[in-house]
Amino acid sequence: MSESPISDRSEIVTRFAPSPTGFLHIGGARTALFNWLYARGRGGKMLLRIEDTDRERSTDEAIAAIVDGMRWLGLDWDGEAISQFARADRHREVVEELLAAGKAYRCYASREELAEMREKARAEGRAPRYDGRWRDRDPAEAPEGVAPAIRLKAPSEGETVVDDKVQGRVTWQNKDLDDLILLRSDGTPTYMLAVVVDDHDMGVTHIIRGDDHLTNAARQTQIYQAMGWPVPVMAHIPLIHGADGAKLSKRHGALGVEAYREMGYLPDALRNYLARLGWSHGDDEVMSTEQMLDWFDFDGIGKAAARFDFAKLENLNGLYTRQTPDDQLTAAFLKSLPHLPGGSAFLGALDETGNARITAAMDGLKERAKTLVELLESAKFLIEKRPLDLDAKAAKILDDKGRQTLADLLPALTACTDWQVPALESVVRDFAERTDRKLGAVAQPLRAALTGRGTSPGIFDVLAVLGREESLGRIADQTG
RNA sequence: GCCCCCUUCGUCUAGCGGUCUAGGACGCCGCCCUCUCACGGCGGAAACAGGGGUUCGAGUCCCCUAGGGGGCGCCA
Repeated sequence: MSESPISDRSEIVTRFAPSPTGFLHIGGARTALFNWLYARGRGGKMLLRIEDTDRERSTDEAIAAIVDGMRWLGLDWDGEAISQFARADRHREVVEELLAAGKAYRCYASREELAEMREKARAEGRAPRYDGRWRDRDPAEAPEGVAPAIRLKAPSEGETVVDDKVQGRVTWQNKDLDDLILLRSDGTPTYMLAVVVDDHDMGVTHIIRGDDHLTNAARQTQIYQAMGWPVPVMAHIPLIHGADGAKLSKRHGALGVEAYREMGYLPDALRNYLARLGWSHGDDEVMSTEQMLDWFDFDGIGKAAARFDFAKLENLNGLYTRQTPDDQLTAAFLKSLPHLPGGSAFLGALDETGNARITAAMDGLKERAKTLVELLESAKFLIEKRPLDLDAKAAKILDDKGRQTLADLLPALTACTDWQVPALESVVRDFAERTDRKLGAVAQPLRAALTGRGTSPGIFDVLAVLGREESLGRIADQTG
């Protein structure tokens, strides 16, 4: 284990350390993103550590979900993911050192005693905490047959300071912090100990995590100091809240990133949104990955919690959708189908013709879609089989008058030999003019017949994409 | 209860003592464009939590209050 002081290391090392008890939720994804941006933007390393010491709740499925989520978001890490549980021996080794140095001690207090202490402290208006009764007691007084927990002998006077890159200089009075447990009475390391030892051993130089860990930072600092290890740079970023300002819960957006995938968001758009949530670079809203890497710094991180706003995410996603070149978007769309509701059925119905139509129609489709789900919805007419089902709006447009218009138009379209947008457009416009109709009075029934909907891409594009045979057939279906 | 943190338009935010009659983005409302829906263009309503200081001058610094958040486990 290298113990070079942080100041000697030129390379920045960050880490993302999720506990595998569920999916990668959106807050975790942002934490991972910030770590990634900071490290990658500075040519440093980003590590992944799985905090799986809670054997009851940790699952392999959760690890897979976290890894999938990160990959989908385009966040990579260096080396293999590290299991915290697997490092328990090393954690115990450190506790031995602490014990030998008189920086830790065995505590034989029972759970009942601890509960009493907490109650008493609370009644006296103090923080509920351990009273240190075994701190200086002679080990000879240890009760028979009781396995002790090992506690850190933390300083009881003075203060502990965390010089946080986001929160600023935060100070605690040591009297308000009790002697935390390092090793449970069953010999397993606690989270507080494991995190410090792992971050140190992994050479982590910058800890970027949610500000729910701010208090932990103080206690962990005490462990670093007891070991004489350099304390990494800390940056505690504000949490993400739901639209109502309360902590993110399932009914808000505390969904796994795979849920956002299923809602049809593009990873690049989500990344941009997440980066911009709680962090800013002047007035810049839309930024490329390169720009984010270049610009990201602690300076731009706000101190207040940010609310998750789906409307803004959706807007940004629409922007990215429109911005993506047709071929790339088509590829992304096809790839995402298995993850979209109804996407598998669509995929199953796809044939060569359908594929070609999607590619041809993408330019008009993407202009109107804010998500891939909307894109899927609006692409359905391309592969539907005749005769089409009409939605309510289309049915209303295709009343007697509408169908008559189509019947009148059909010969002119049938006579069109050049089935391309310019020619089709002039045929339809000429027809409208000749029959003294407004273009809309022709276009709408046409749209309804061709797509079964009241809305679609430009009608001339639809005609061209569908092709002569299919278009004339769909029109004929409605003129019966 | 105790400790810590936070507070600019509805939301994300710019602002790092004077250039702020507070800027941008999303959303919202009008108008324009228009074959539908979008896109786009133009315009509009909309905020410095409250109170004390400091200062020639405060959204920017300090204190208090209120409100919000986080933490107080032999969980992570």
